[in-house]
Amino acid sequence: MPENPTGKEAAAEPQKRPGKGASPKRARLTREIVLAAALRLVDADGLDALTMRRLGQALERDPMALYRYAPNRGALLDGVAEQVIQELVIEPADPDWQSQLRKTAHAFRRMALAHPHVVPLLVTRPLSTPLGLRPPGALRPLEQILGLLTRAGFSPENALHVYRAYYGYLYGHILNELQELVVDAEENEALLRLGLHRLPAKEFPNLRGMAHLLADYDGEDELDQGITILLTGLQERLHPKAVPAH
Amino acid sequence: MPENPTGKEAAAEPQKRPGKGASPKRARLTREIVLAAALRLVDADGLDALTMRRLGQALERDPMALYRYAPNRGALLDGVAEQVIQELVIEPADPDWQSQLRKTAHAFRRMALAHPHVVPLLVTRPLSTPLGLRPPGALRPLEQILGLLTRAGFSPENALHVYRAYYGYLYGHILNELQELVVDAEENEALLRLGLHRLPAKEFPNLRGMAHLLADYDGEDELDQGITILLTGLQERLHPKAVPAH
DNA sequence: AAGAGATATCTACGCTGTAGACTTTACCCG
DNA sequence: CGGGTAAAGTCTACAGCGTAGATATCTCTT
Repeated sequence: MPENPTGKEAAAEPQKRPGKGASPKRARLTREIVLAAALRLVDADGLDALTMRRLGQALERDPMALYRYAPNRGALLDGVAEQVIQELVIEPADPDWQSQLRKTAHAFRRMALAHPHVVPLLVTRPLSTPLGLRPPGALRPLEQILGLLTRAGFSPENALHVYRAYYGYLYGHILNELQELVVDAEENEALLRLGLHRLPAKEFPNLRGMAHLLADYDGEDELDQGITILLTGLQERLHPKAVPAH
Repeated sequence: MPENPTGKEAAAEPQKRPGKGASPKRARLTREIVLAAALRLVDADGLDALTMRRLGQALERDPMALYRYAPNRGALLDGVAEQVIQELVIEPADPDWQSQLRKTAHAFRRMALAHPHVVPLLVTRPLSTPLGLRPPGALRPLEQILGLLTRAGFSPENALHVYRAYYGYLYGHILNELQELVVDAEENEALLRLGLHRLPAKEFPNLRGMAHLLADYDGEDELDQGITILLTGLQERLHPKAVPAH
């Protein structure tokens, strides 16, 4: 029988014994340490790489140890998402709300590009948690944008509408950009040409000719212009300029 | 799974003509049949319910039989997404592009609400497939909107920009709406009140008072107003009215 | 030093996707 | 009709997953 119930021989490694805090290796786990390792795993190898066993391995702990810091894998995913959201800094006291929204949009974009594998989590996980039950970290951006807008003179109700239109576009843009994101621009254009050429000409007259346009996508510029469009529309809506009816 | 050790009774049909579909019980599978069953499964019980074994069971087939119709589970998910996308009908010949975009937005929303569990797929799966390699069904909306816009006088380049802003907002809105979607409005408000009250007052002065505003969310109206904002911005951008400020 | 409570581990179960070998079915052609 | 063949469907098996429950071990307080 290969089993060795009481055996210490499995611990024949040099020093498995965490002696009195003298061991730098096996510091006590904390939720922060666990989440940080989880994020590292996701950033490196994608969402599917975040398994209890792999995370345990990364932390040199039994997988079951993780359940002290999160009730289940889903909660771990939520924790990762929350952690990334908290990277986003908003200045709710900025008197120029339009410029602050623009800055925040770019900050959001940078954050998303820094953690592309987390974005699906950001847009997907909250679906299973009612807004009222989300952790403070996940609600802070909402709060701060509401603060920014009400401080700028919006009624709470309108602030909410603006927030929704704004965040809606932001989410959508970043999803779009990630879909077009590609490592090698040149290879991408070749791929696009080939791929689009395969489409039936009758049914896809427009797309087929646009490989070069699709290939050079500038996410930052696209976002900035989108925000401009949105802000223009908002401005017009909230302080309507008399426009000659047609 | 019904045990049928000796039974040939499943094949006791008098005749099985695959060409006519005369056999109701064990007609030949097709990719369409498989995908339809997969969609049914997802709609009923969510994405995680779509496993090879369960789908096999729903079709009264060995799970491995499915691999004749999709190379792996991921492809099955893509197929489900594509199938839902194809429900969306766009009229690229509509001369009034703004109204057509508005109609399409609402059609998109209805489609998403009809298959809420598929939405995460819609926004997430394409991330792993370069645009050039996507199946025609997934590219058709892009093509048709480009057609609509160029027919309306936009340059291909601008059409692409408009498409991106439009679809970006559309995706974002629907994600937002699904996050606020809830079965029981009254219970939701109670939950919101309780949930928001738990937040520290110093840090969340705005959110805490907005339970009632958050509770009555009208997705259709919100979308319509968002589209209006967007169209206003687009109009202004593309045919700038000389607006003498001051 | 001893007890207590937090922390980590071990074992096991039912589920998953899917590779590879196999059997059954449907259809074509002489 | 008979036989051959390719497609369709099945069977078995494996490695990996999340996690329940019992157990062991560490750490701190008294």
